[in-house]
Amino acid sequence: MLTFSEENHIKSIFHLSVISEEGVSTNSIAENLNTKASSVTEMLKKLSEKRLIVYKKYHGAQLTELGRKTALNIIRKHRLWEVFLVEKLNFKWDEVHDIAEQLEHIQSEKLTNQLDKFLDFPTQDPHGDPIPNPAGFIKFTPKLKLSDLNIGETGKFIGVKDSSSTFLKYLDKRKISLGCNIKVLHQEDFDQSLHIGLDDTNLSISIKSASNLYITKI
Amino acid sequence: MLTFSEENHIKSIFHLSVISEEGVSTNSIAENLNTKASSVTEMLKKLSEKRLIVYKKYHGAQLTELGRKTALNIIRKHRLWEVFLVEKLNFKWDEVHDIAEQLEHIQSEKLTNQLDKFLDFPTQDPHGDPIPNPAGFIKFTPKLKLSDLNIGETGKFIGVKDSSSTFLKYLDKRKISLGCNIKVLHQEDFDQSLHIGLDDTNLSISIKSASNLYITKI
DNA sequence: TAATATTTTTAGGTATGCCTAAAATATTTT
DNA sequence: AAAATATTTTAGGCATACCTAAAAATATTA
Repeated sequence: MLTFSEENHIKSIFHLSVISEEGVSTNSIAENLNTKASSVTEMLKKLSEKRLIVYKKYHGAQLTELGRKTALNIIRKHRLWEVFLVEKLNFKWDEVHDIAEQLEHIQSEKLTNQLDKFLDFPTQDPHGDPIPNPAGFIKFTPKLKLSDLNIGETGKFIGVKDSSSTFLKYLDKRKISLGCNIKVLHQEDFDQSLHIGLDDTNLSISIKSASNLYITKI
Repeated sequence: MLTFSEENHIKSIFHLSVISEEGVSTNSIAENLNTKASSVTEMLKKLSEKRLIVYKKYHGAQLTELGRKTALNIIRKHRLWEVFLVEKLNFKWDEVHDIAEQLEHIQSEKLTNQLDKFLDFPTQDPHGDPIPNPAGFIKFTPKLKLSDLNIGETGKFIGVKDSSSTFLKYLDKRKISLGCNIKVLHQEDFDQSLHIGLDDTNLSISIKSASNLYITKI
């Protein structure tokens, strides 16, 4: 049985591991969890004793197989609850994160599996991230960008890569809002810009913008 | 924002208040929460400072109006989650308590209210206990016990007094399930045990069990 | 009511999980 | 490679929430 804090550290190490295969640095975990490096050091020692990570002083942490399974179980719960909140309780996809952060710590294997069944075994959460199976297997599907779609295909806008305020304002002005469906109508030859269909309007966006929009195929 | 421990103490005081109108004793809270009297004393001081209870040294605790509202909100969440677990996730009514104990601490008013709506505004949990409304109003219907019935009378089984898993399993085995009708056929003189009619079967239960079953007269 | 028993509080200790500041180690720059 | 910089760990503190044991207050009973 792990504490909330232990679970959060494991989850953080997992997410930070995806980027670099090297040991995850103390500072990066601290920043990720809004805590201090010294607190993280203490925790790394404890997690190491519990065989959840391999930790060498001054050289960061790496999950063991047990740690990885633990992380994936927490992530599985987090994402299943997000699906529940959006699909059953009518939450918007941008409202669910904080609640799922709480729900992911509920301990009951049966609950998780019954929830999975109730939701009809979803494979993705509302942000397009894959949901691990009960055994801790996860299918990493590289996130699709709008620019990856073929002409005629439709995607649901689930996130942005670069979230600079300039870009978000650009989206706002064009009424491209999270969750909306975007159909790729045509691509200009000379600059690769895309003509897209959005609800009842059509508009044109640059290839640069299109590769900044994460989508799931519909 | 209260800690889990603070919430558990408030809830405990609420439940113990139903029995006696007097201040709830330190020892009874300790016993109820499986902790020690000295720990409870500390907590009572803190809850008193937070204006959730009125506490006089050596004379127990009483909830303030704020404390009562707080308790009822926790109980509302607990009971709504129990309904969810039984009705949507196919849990048995004797399996839900421990999970609901965890879920009752999740903080999100919107979540609670959306869950309420999703469940179609249930008025009772799977044990027959009333579910408080969002404003903290609860409809206490005085609970008759099966042992209160006279010979020949029939009652509808609406809940249990002692909801230990042992007792709930006992009921399950005897096919005594929530909502069923029970007729009191005869009472033995030597041990007060009751012969009861249940659907198409007859069986005998001890007076102790009978006074553990809440019913409404039919 | 005085003696006894019970309950409650206080005093002092432990583990967790956070913090700041200083020391130790690693990395980068010159 | 030595100096400067950045990162990480250690040392020592603080709050929460638990504990045991002793002291204080209340309740019971002879």
